[in-house]
Amino acid sequence: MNVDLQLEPKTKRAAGAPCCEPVVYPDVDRQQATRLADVAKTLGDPIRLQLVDVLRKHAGKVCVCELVPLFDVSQSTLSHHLKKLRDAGIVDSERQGLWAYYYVLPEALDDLASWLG
Amino acid sequence: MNVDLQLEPKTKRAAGAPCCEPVVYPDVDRQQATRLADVAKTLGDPIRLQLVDVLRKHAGKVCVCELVPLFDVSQSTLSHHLKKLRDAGIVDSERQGLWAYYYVLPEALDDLASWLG
DNA sequence: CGTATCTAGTGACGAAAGTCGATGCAATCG
DNA sequence: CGATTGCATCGACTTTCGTCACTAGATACG
Repeated sequence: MNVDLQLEPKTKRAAGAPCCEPVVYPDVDRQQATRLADVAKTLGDPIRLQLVDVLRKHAGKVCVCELVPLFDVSQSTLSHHLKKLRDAGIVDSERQGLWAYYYVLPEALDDLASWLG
Repeated sequence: MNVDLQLEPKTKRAAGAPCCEPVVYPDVDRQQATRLADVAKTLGDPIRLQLVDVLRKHAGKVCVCELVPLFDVSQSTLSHHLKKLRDAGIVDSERQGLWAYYYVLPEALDDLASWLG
């Protein structure tokens, strides 16, 4: 985790006092920040967060038809949320006949978790 | 962290096979999920995530005038992001004369971090 | 084969978010 | 006092998001 953003030495006006004493810099670069923010953003919806919670706590793979009645949204909306989680690499799915089973990808949240400390 | 969502025993149609064997339930209730999702959502923007990163790694309080040149957005946009972080309870600010100093609230991210495990 | 079931995708729509320029407001300096 | 500086807020705009009803595909059943 190292720096990317530039740190322009500030042009302090002659008139006033110096603006700030310490010089600061970010510790994650833009790419990392974008990746972490992407995961965070995907978790930034209560339904999706609860979906991940359910899937994580339940060790195995869970059928969509089990998930739908847990939330007060339509089936298509839930499918949409599951797709977002898939696109973010947080969960994956598997079809078995007529049903689809979802599960959390093991290390998907590790980076964000370790950044949060 | 305990349950809130109801778990309707599914009405399995007589014709097909039983949909899913295990019965699942969420482990965080809606309120908690909403709170956690709110923090996650606020971190779900690369600029805000980097802002928090800067403020966390820098132990003390950082002046806005130090933060602005680190990002490729206007001052008003950055101020907007800082307000979002304030509203989410992640950072707070302090005015000293003409300048504003921002800092991360110590335990703001703890809940999300521990949920992420 | 026809029908029923489960899930994903589409299109539409209102709500919210991110961005900027302009403006307002305090505090500071001359 | 008047001018300047640092930051917040406002208004407008575009893009993204969450939601639903509807439809399409695939699979299973009879």
